[in-house]
Amino acid sequence: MNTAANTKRPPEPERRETQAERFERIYKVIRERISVLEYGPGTVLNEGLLSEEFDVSRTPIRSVLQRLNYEGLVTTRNGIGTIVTEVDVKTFKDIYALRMRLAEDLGVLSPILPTREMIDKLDDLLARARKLREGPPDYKAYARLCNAVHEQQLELTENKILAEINDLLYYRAARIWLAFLPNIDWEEAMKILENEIADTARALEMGDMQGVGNVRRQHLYIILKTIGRYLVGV
Amino acid sequence: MNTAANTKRPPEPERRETQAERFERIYKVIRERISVLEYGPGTVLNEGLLSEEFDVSRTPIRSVLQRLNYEGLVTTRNGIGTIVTEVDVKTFKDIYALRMRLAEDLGVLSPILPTREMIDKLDDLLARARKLREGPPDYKAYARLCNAVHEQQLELTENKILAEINDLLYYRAARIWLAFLPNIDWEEAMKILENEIADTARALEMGDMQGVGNVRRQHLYIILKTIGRYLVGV
DNA sequence: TACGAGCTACCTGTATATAGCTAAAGTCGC
DNA sequence: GCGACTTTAGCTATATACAGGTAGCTCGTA
Repeated sequence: MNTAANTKRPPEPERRETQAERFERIYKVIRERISVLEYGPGTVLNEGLLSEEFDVSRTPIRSVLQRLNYEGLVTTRNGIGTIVTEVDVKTFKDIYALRMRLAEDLGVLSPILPTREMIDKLDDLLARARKLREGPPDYKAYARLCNAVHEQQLELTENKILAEINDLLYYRAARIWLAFLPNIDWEEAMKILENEIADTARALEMGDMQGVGNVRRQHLYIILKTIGRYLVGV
Repeated sequence: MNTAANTKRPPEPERRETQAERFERIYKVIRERISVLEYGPGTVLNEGLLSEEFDVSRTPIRSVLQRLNYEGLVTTRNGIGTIVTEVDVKTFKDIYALRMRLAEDLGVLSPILPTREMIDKLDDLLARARKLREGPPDYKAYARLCNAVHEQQLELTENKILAEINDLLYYRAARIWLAFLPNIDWEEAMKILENEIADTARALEMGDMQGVGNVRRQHLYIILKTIGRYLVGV
């Protein structure tokens, strides 16, 4: 496991970090590593090493790992360690089926009024995606881009509960798509992502929130079908 | 806070309870107390007292309370205690809006094949409801009946993720309906519940899973409207 | 009399030694 | 050589003393 120094305490802050802030910082770092497959399914995380890396005792690390456990990203085994979860085919399908339904809800439950700023952010993400396509496959950068698109999409509804559930399900299963990516053409993968970003931005420009939800749903459907065709073909 | 002796270690079991089983037992007890308003919104729970009640140290109690914290049922304040959450009107509305959507999904995403056993269970619940209506208002019994109906409804889908999310949202907000109940006629409250159980059983008998989902949705809509009319009328 | 500082009691957050669990390695008997 | 049993090393789960945070009370001062 990497022990990047940048995750240690930040330089002497003007105000000391609260417990809740520290928790959130560590939680976000570990969750991110899982989501970009830095900790792939089956990886064994170790409380002791993490406590050293983040310069805290085991106790707050345990709190973070417990939360990730409740969220289905890891499972903790006494005497063994904390293992990043695999996601079996049925669970993956269940999650994506529900995510497709929830994607539609984004355009229905308390949708926001689109702003220029939001559309600009999507344009930035699209430029990022195009630049990524020109280079060799970079799956980690792809994952980070997907995370950024996802975070942007959470802003699309004022129903905070809907956003929360979307977030939960995203981090539980999207990494499986990422692990699958090397099985398909890089250009194809990038096209799928670019289309989603571009179509979302276009729907936002038109103020068509239901269209936004439908774009998201279509994207998830494509992922499900792509993986499904591969599994059937094998 | 009650210190009912029946929550202490069960009589000498043939096999010692595992850590996971004990966690689940304590978690379920506390969540149940919150859901039937034994710990109403604003109640301050105390790690030390709970550890005495359940005959464990503070550590496993902390784990349970942390989970309830992540699930939105309590919020923990350093130096104060663990407070059972209020649910503000917007959040309640957001949750119920999403629950109504998810109720429809019950009839769409991997619905089960109805069994005689399941219908029998609903008939039992209906008989229980009718008996309850004949007596004086008993809000705790009502809550327990709602919990039982809810647990039964989780069995209606084979999409485990959908069930999980339904469960999460149920426990987060249904207690608010319970707290509201004294503001309406007991007969009316019981009628709403009885109608839901009876209509669900009827739809199951006809094998109409979409109908089941629609019953549930209608029930949630009635709750939302009843509370809304009361708030507007005040 | 009102306000601010300090103190007290009590709470949660943390560190850490110990208890309990697990898998792998080692040993012994057949 | 193989299987059963024991030991070892290393992991998480726990208990508990201490650290840190909070609210309420008391006292001194303006």
